[in-house]
Amino acid sequence: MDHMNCPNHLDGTYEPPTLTVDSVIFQLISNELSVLLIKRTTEPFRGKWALPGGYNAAGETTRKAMARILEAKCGVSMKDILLIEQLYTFDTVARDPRGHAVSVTYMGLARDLTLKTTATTENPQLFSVNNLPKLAYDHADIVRYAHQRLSSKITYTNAIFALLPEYFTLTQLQTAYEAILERKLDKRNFRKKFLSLDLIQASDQYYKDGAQRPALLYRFSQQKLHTPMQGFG
Amino acid sequence: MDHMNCPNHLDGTYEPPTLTVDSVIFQLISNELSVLLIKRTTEPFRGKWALPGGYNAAGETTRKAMARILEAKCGVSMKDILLIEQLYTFDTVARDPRGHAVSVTYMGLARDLTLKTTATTENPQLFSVNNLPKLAYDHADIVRYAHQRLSSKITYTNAIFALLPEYFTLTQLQTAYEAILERKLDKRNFRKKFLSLDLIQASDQYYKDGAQRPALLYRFSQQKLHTPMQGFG
DNA sequence: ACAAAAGTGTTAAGAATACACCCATGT
DNA sequence: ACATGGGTGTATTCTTAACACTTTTGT
Repeated sequence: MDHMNCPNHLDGTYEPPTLTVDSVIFQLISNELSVLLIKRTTEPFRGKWALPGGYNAAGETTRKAMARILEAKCGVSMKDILLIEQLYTFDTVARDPRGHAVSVTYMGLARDLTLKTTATTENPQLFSVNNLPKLAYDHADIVRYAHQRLSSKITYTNAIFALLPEYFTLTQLQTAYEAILERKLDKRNFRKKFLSLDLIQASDQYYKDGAQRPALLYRFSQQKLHTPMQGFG
Repeated sequence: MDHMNCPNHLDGTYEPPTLTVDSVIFQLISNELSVLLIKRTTEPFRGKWALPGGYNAAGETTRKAMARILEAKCGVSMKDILLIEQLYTFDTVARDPRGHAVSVTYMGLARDLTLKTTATTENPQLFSVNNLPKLAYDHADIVRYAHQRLSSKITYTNAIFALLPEYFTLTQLQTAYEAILERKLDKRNFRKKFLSLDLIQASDQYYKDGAQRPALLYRFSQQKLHTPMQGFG
């Protein structure tokens, strides 16, 4: 944080690396954890799928850059992203063939994105994490990292609220956990444990879906991040 | 990650913010968790204590910048920092009065630093986290964040090995946990639990210290990060 | 009547907690 | 002999894990 010891430019000029922001936006689609990707229309990696990302200029916070980029490239509004968390900053020199680009990455959780494809947007699309195309840059690493973070986050917080509709059944909740943790959970133990945490409350509404008993709908009492859990799974 | 949608400079020029690296280096000193600080000799915050930090130029990874800065400002070699972990990237526009500076922060754990004060170094000194001076910038926030991260890290990994001498007694180990977690632990339960984790092994050496029974010395079987724990405390 | 998902309790094993005395040494 | 920290075991509570049948609905 001092002008002395500037590494490369002893004449006093200082050239920072490019700063970029990349976002891993998750949403559940038919019981699969899915991630928002765009198809690149320019070099490098033209035609490859990539995380929505872009430059961060001086004077702009990384979160504001993220909002701007998601709006511009995917037509996604931050209002539809219910939980945002900074993940990690990737900084290897060779990750962008054009030159040193340091990327601050974020994870965002959404329940129902509406994607636009216009002149400025770049074919945004949601892919199941179990069926991703080859990704540009080191974005496959970033998605893996985000998935791990999400897995542990939902075991000690109520973060999953941001992926579920406001009203949901206990089976939906359990299925969401199973999709993210990638393993089956015991129905009775899951319900007993989750209800004991006092994070959700029953409504008086039922969800009807075909030839079966209707399911009671619940909702999270707090629509923001809480960490009152000891662990799940 | 694309030259389109560059936010501020529609003429095509792109000006990234300054990129800096700040390090929170922890060490235990007489049973207190301590952090490495330097006294600033230039504006802004001249005369204030601050985390060792500095510029990161294009072409240099943040870890290499960290190594360079610690060497230059504190005479600290990375070989003496046994565990390094990226913490968070602080990016608010106003955190540096000179202009927008985005700081990638790291936590480093050391067992026995030797600090040099020379022409280029800046009065490096270790302060107990419970007795910090007023810090420059948002560095007090960064230290708090690092302390929290360390607290949770030692509850599910063997990270504490990096703060202890190679051979240590169980009391030293427990005291280190207590210093970091800031609460007392039960001696018998602590020993039972920790020994059951198979992270440490007894040596055949004893530590003698005055008028009391000598204590058996242990060491960590692995001197690198492992995460086989369910939780501590 | 049947298919399909909702809903519900008990038992056993394991983990966490609370707690008090003897041991080895130096002075 | 005494002061100092080292070392040890058991009983209780809580948490986790395993496991199968009845209920409600639509066709």
